[in-house]
Order: sequence, then C-alpha cells, then structure tokens
Amino acid sequence: MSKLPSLKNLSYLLALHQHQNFNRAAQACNVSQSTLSSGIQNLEEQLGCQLIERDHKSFLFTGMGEEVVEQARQILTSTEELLYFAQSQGKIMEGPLRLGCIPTIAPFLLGDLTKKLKADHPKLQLSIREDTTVNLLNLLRNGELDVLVLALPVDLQGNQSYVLGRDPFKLVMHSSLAEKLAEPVQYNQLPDNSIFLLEKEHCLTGHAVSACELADSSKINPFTATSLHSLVQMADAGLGATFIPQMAIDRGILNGTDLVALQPSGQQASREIGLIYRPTTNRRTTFRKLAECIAELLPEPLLK
Amino acid sequence: MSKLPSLKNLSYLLALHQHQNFNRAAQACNVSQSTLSSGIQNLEEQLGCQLIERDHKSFLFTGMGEEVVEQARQILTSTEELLYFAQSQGKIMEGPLRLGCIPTIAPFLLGDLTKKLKADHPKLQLSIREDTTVNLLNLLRNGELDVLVLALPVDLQGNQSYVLGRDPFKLVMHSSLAEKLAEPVQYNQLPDNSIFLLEKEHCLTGHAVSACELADSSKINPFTATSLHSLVQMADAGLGATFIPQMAIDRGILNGTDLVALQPSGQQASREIGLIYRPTTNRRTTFRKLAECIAELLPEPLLK
DNA sequence: TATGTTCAATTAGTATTTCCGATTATGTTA
DNA sequence: TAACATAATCGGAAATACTAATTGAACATA
Repeated sequence: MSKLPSLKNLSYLLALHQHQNFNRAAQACNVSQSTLSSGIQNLEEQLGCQLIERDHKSFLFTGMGEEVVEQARQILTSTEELLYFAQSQGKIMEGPLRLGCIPTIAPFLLGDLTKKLKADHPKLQLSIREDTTVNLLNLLRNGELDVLVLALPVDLQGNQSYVLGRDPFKLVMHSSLAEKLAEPVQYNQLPDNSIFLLEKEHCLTGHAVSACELADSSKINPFTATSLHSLVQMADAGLGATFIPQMAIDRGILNGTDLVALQPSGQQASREIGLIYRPTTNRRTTFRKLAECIAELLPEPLLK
Repeated sequence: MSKLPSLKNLSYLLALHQHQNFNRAAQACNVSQSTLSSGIQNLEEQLGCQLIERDHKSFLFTGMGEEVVEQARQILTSTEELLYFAQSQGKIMEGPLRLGCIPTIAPFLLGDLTKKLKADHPKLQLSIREDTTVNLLNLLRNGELDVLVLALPVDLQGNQSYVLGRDPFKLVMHSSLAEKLAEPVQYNQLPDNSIFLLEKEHCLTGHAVSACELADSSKINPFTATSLHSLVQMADAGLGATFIPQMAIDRGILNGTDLVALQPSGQQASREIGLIYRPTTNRRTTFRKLAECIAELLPEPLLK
C-alpha cells in the first residue's frame, strides 16, 4: 500500500484552493511559498495524478484536483473535530459551536436559545451566522459552520438532519379586513394581489405557498418584502394579508399592530424546523443535545 | 489552533488497539516498538488527554482512547479512499472493492453478479466475504469491507443504504402435502411444528416470520437448519414446509426435488435487499453504480 | 529466592523530512 | 524596456522520525 498523503499537504491544497495564489495560501498556512509549492508537488506525486494545471504564471485546479479538495476538506474537518473532541475531554457541551440560521427563524429562536444555553451549558461558546439556506449549506460543507437550523423540506445535499418540530403558518391581516372571513380562510375570499410574500431567496415563501395550498397565484402580490418585519408593516398598513410563522407571533412580532392571525386553509399549514449537520461529523451527541434544547423552544416540538 | 495529530500516529493507535500489544502493533506498522511507543505518547500530548492507562506491564484503552480510535478509524479510511480514488484517476469501476453478503443471498446473487461485473467492468477487483449480518456490519465499520448486501430491515447503525429491490418469500413443501391447500396458504391449514426455519443468527427467519405474518408460533418446528439448502432437503424429505426466497428458487434451489412453491399469506410476503455503506465514504458513485448492477439481478428491482 | 522472560519506556545516535531564503524562469504591467 | 508578480528550484539548516540497545518492572518457574 502506498503512503498516505499527509494532513499538512492536504491543508496546503485547501489553502491554495481557497486563495488561488501560492503566496497568499502560504501566508495563510504560516509557511513559505516554497514549502507550499513543494508540498503540492509532493501531494501530486503521492496521489499519482495532476491536481492543478500549471499554465505558466497562473494555474487551474483540474477536475481531479477539485474532487481531492472536496474529500480533503472532509478529512481535515474530521481531524479537527477529533482534536477538539479530545482536547475538551469529551465534554460535549463545551467549547466553540458555530451555528447557522435562516433569517425567518433566527430572530424568534436564537434569543431564547442563547439564554437557555448560557444557563444549562455555560461553557458552550455559540457563534451565530444568519444567512440564506443556500449560503448556509455551502458554509456547512466548507467546515465553516458546524450545524444549521433550517426550515424543511430542503435539499440536504447528503447532510443529515434532526426534525425538531413544526411551526404553523398563520394568515395575518389588518383586523378590519378579517371581520367577514371564516376560518380556515379560503383564499378565494381574498381579493387578487392581496397576499404579500418574501422575496424568493427566502425559503419561507415556497414553504408557505405549498403548505397552505395556495395554488391560485393571482392572489399573490408581485411585490416582495425582504423581512418578516416589513411584511408585518405592510399588512398593518392595510395593504393586504401575509403568512407569518407561529414562532414569530409567539415572540411578539404583531405587538403594537392592529393585525390578527387567522388559520389558513391547507391540510398541514406549517413548516418543519430541522437541525442539519455534516454526515461525516463526529459531534453527533453534541448536535443531538442541541436539537433537544431547540425543540423545546418550538411551537410544536417533534424530536424523535 | 493547536497542531493536528498526524495520520501516522493515528494509525499507530489503531494498530495498538487491534493487537493490544506494542510489539505486534509495531510489527504490523513496519516500525520499531520504540517508534510506536513514542508515537502514542506524542498523540496523547497533542490531544491533551490520556488514551491508554499504563498499568506497569500491561495497558488498557481509556474511554476517551476508545472514542479516539473510533474517530481515527473513520479519518484513516477516508484518507485511504482519497488515495485510492486519486490513484485510480477517478475511474470508479476499477480496482479493489470488498463486498460482504449474507448467506441467504450470496449463493443466489453473486454468481450472476461477478459474471456481469466481469463483462461490464473488467478492471473491478471484487472480493467477497460471506458472513452474518452483525459480523458484516462490524467489518464495514472497521473499514475491512467497503459495502454490504443485506436483507432489510436491519439496524443500519448510522450507515447509509440503497434499497435494491424486493425478494418474495415462497412457502415450499412436498407436492404431496400441497395438494389440498389453497393459495395464499393460511397457516392454520398446516399441522403444528410443520414449518422449519433457519437458526436465529440468520435474519431470514425473522424477516420471513414478520413478512408472512406468521404469528402462530406453534406451527414452527423448534429444530432449526443452518442453510437454505438443508431446509430444502428437509422439506423434500417430507418433514414439513419452509420459507424460501424467490431468488433462491429462480437460481434452481428446488431443481431435482418434488417440492412446490406456494404463495404464503401476508400482505407483503417478501424481504427487501439493500446495499449498505459507511456514511463517511467518498465512493458513493461507485456504490450507486454497483447498486444498479445488483438491482437488475433481483426478482423485483426497486432502485430509486 | 534466584533466574529467565515479557513488555513498555527511555536513551542516544542516525537518517529522513521539512522548511526557509535565495535564486531562477516566465510572464505582465507601466 | 524596466519594474513587478508569480511559481518552481536549489542548497543548507532545523526539526522530526526512526532504530537499536538498554532499562526497569511484573510475572512465571524452578
């Protein structure tokens, strides 16, 4: 059996891939450019294949190179996790944990969550990143985040997940508009263009439309908002109705408005909240515990 | 960030875990005993925790040590896969592939499979291990096998799987016994102790009993057989009836006997065949292709 | 109780590997 | 064309990994 590539050389390759420049990559690794250069050559020799095409002056990762980068990333992340795990003496709820969360969940969950974690697991150092689903999945893949809180269903891309619970959708509108409506609200009672949604980057839109069986798109106003708070503002101004998740309502997003929350039609008018992590992780017990903490804070916990 | 442990030291740890003896482990690694000894100490220092308890003369892995072994195994397997992947230039259907299969599938599948693979992927070097489900799962976890063909349902223990297809159960008995029976056969038409099964190590027994809704255990003869072939012998001798999977019948296991195969009662009287692999693998495309090859050979392919 | 054996740790010396700084080769920009 | 940027190469220094031999402790046995 030929010799295994060294983790060091694999990390050089990752740095090179990230910086696309030998000097900057070398700097990032705290080694000289020559070291990194020969490290890469070494790696190519050991792996018996070309990882980057040298094009006099510049270079380009080969297809194989990209593949190796991908696999190397996984190996290095695992090793880092092993190191961290051992150094923290297996104390699973201590040390750094990098969590990503989407904007339609974060403001209504993370306040309570950090409070709870600070109380129950004071040595856990939670860092939080708020971003869209696709961006978060990329960061998870790159090892820049450890775990995500997303709304399901979502293409897991090979990641694993815990389903944490359900979060019902409510149809929110000004009280004056709501008077003559019966629950669950049938959408054909509403005027055209009267439902406002978030811009399409937010998965909430798609989830709400399908969960609430809102097939008739003529009801949807083409103007899109960028946050739940602005949706609430628009509804409060009497522009129309919108879907707001229960957890946002529970955390008082409608306080100080004249809005009412009605039950929309749709068999299962809700979204699921899930915790997503890399299939290759070895911090499953940590994530499981975190999942339990989060599930308790959801409107309808569902953790198996 | 502290320095990552080296793969070399991790492999020393694995060898030590396997051989439970510094000398033999060192031999297995082709290094001297002192090298291995200091490698382990090195590792303990880097990880900042005790991995083995030295008890003058002998030693014992600590709980943390066992954990680290587990994670190290995964890292090393991934790295080996990376090396193999690169060296084979990404030719996914070439080189060694170590497959495990249970005894109630192997004889009726692997002949055709090897024939097919030899034709379609002549450079694939398939090695086969036949063993019980639990043993195979252990070998998969240890990285000694790459992929398993098992009957489902089974506790995957965190592994991933493709469902390949269904394999119906048939109730097999001597033609003279079958004459007065209507299909699907109701078990209360059969005398007590008239159904013979495999010994309990074989998952076939449990699968058949539950799939065929054979609740009344008084029908089951307490004598158990060790292979499908002996079950067939016993049935042919007129001792009683037994469950035989369709794929065994298709491959002629009843040839030369006076046995007939009847439809047993039970909503879904069949077992599923699945391909199992480590969640941390990076040979998914290979396994997917293999899954397709195998599915084609099953009585009822079902691969999504 | 003495003697030999087994096993892991230690030590000291050697071999190997890794790394850096300087230099070179090549292309790009001013 | 000069100045600059980039990656490869080279030679020597520093770090490391490795071995053989030794030590010491535990155990078996005569």
